[in-house]
Amino acid sequence: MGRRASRRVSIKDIARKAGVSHSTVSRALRGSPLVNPRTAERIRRLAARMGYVPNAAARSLVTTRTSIIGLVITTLADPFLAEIVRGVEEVALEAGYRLFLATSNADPEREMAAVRALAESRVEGVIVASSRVGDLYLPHLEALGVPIVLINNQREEPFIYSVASDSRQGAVEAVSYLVRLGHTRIAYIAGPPTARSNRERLAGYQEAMAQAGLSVDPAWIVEGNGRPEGGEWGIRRLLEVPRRPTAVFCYNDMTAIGALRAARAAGLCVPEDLSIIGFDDILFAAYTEPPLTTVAQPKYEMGRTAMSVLLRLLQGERTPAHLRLPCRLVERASCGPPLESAVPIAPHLLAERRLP
Amino acid sequence: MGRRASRRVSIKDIARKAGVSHSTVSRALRGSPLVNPRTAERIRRLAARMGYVPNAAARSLVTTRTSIIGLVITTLADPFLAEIVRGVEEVALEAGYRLFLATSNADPEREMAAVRALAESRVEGVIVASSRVGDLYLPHLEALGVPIVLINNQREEPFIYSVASDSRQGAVEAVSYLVRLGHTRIAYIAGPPTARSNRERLAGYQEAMAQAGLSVDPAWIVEGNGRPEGGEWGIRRLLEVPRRPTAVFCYNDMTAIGALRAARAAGLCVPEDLSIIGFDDILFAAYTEPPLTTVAQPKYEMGRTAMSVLLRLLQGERTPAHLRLPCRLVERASCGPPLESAVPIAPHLLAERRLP
DNA sequence: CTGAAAGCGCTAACAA
DNA sequence: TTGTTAGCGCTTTCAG
Repeated sequence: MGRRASRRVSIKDIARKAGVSHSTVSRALRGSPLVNPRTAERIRRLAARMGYVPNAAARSLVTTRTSIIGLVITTLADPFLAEIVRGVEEVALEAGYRLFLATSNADPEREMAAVRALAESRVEGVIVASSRVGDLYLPHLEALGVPIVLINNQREEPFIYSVASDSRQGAVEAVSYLVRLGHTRIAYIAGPPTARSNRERLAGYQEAMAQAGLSVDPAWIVEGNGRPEGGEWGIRRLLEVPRRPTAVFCYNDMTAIGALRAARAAGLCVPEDLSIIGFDDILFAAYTEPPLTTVAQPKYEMGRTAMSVLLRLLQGERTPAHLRLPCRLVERASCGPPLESAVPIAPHLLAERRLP
Repeated sequence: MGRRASRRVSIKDIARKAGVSHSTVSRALRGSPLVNPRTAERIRRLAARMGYVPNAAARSLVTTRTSIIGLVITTLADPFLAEIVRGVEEVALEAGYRLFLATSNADPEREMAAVRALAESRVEGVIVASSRVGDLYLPHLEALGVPIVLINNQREEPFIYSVASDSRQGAVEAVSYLVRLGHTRIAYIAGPPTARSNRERLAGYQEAMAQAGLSVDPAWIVEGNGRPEGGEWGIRRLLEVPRRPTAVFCYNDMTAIGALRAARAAGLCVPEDLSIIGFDDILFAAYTEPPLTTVAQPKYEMGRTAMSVLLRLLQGERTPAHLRLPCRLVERASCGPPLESAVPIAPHLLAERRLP
C-alpha cells in the first residue's frame, strides 16, 4: 500500500527498527537456519511492511553471482523465435535467473555493443537463439568466459554446447509421409546451401527416398533461398522437368508459401495436382490456402532444454554437448494422394474437374 | 588476446600496474577532465591491454543508477511485437540503457515474479508492449515507483504515459481508399468489442462513411474476434445481408485472412467480387492470396518513440502523456473497384469471367 | 592534477 | 543464536 519510491529501505533500516544487527536481518531474509525462528518471522514481517526489496546489485557485488543470463537473438522478427524464448524464460525464471536481451539485427556494431553490455553486467551464461550468428560475434561471446548454449545454430561449432531439432529425422518424416500417400516422384526445393539445416533436410530426403526404394532424379532437387521467392523459382523449374514430380518437400514454410503461390499461378490445384509440404510450422502455416501440411520443430522444448543445459553447466555438472530433439509431422491439407494419371491435367481442364 | 576469465581485473589492478591510485584510474576511464591527458591515455591503453571490463553492479551500487529498462511483454508470439522491440532497443542502446525482458504469458504468478525481478534489479523505467496487460499487473508495476510507458495499450489509462498508433485515422484511411475505388456499400468486421482499438477503428469507419456521404446499413457491422474465425463468421453473415456490401474493412489482418478464406469458400473472387482490407500489416499480409491490402501501424516508430518518452521522463523533462502516431495505407491486391453489376456474379460463372 | 578515505547494500567469516 | 568486522568494485568528496 504505502510503498513509496523515495530512498529505498535497506536491511539496515529494518535492523534499526527491529533492534537487531543488519546481519541478522540478512540471515532472516534469506531463510538461514542461524536465526531464532521467532525473530526471523518478526523480521520478515517487518520487511514486508516496510516494503523492502533486496538490491540485486549489492548482492551480486559480494557474491560475484548475478543470476543473469544473456539472451542473444539476431532478430525478434523471426516468428520462429517466440516459442523458443518462452521455453528459455520459463526454465530461467524457475531457477531464479533473469534474462538480459541482446538483439543485434546482424549489425556488427550492434553486436559489439551487445557483447559489451553482457560483459559489463556480468552475465553468468549466454543462450544464442539465432539461426545465423555473425562470424565475429561468437568469438567475442566466448571471450566472456561463461558457458554458451546455441539453439539451432546453422554452422557446426564442435567446441560448444548446442540444442537443435533433428532436421534430418524431420525430413525423413515428411518424405516418407508423401511416400505413404503413394507418391513416387518427390522433389526437394532447397534452402540456403550453406545452412546446416538445409544439408540435413536434403540428407533426410535422400535417405527416405532410398529407404522407399525410390530413385531420385537430380532434376528434382532445385535451389531455393528459404524465402517465398525461392519456392516460386523452385516450382517454375520443377514444372519443366520431364518426369514431373507429384509432390514437393520444401526446405521451410516460407518456401512452401512461395511454392503454393507459384503452383496456383501455374493453374495447378494443391493437393490434387501437386502435394506440397513445408517445414517449421510457423504460425501462418495454418492459414495458407490450402492449410499447409508441415513438420513442426519442438521450439518450446528446445528453449527449455537449452536453458536446462546451461543450468547444468553453471552448476559444474557434465552434460551432453549436442542435443537433438525430434520433429513432428503436422497434417493439414496441402498433401494428398497423387492423381492416377501419370501427367498432371492441363490447366484449362481444371475447372471441369471441380464439378463432381 | 590473452583475455582469460579467471578473476576479472579491477581498477585496483590497473592502478597498481600504472603506479597511480584507483581513483585516478576511475577518472581516466570515464574521461574525466581532472586527469592529465597523457596519464589518462596511458591508463586507458593499459586497461584495454589487461582486458578490463567495468562491473555494472559495483558502479550502480554507488551511483544508484542501473541503466536498465524493464521491457514487459505478454508474449513474444505476437508477430506484431518484434518491430516494436527493435525500435525500443535501438533507442535504449543509443542512450546507454540495457533491456531486461519480462514476459508474462498472461499468467498472474509469472507476472508477479516478473515484477519482483524488475524491482530487485532496480530498473529505472518500464516499457509495457503488450496489447493487454493484466488488471493486476499495472498497479504492481506502478508500485515500482519508476516511469512507465505503455505501447498500444487497449484500456485507457489516463494517469499514465502511452504511445499508440492512430487507429481511427488508419480506419479512415482504409475506408476512404475503398470509397475512392468506387465502393458505396462497405462493411466492417469488428474485433474484440472491449478493445480500444476496435472502438477507434469502428469510429474511423463511421467517420469516413459519413464524410463520403454514405449511409451505413447496421447489418454491415458484424462481430468478429480478431482471429481468422472471426473473419469467417463475418463474411458468412455479410453474405446474407440484403444490400450486400462490395467491400469489407477488417479489424485486423488475422480477421482479413479468415475473411479471404470464407470468401473463397463461398466462391467469390477477391477483389473482383469483394474487396477486403486489413489492418496491421503483419509479415504474412504480403503472402496471402491475393496479397492483402492493409493499413500499417508504425511499429518501429512506436518503439522508438516510447523509449524516447521514457528517456525524457528519466531526465525529469516534461513530455506529452499520450502520443498518437499515424498509420499508413499499404496497397496490395485484395482491393479493387466494385463490379458494375449490382449483384455479385454467381459462383458457377466465375471461371468464364477469368478468360479475356 | 592526484591521492586518501568514505561508503553504496549486501554477505560472510569470525567472535562472542 | 547474534553482533562485529571486513570487503565486493566502484564513485565521489575532501585535502593536498
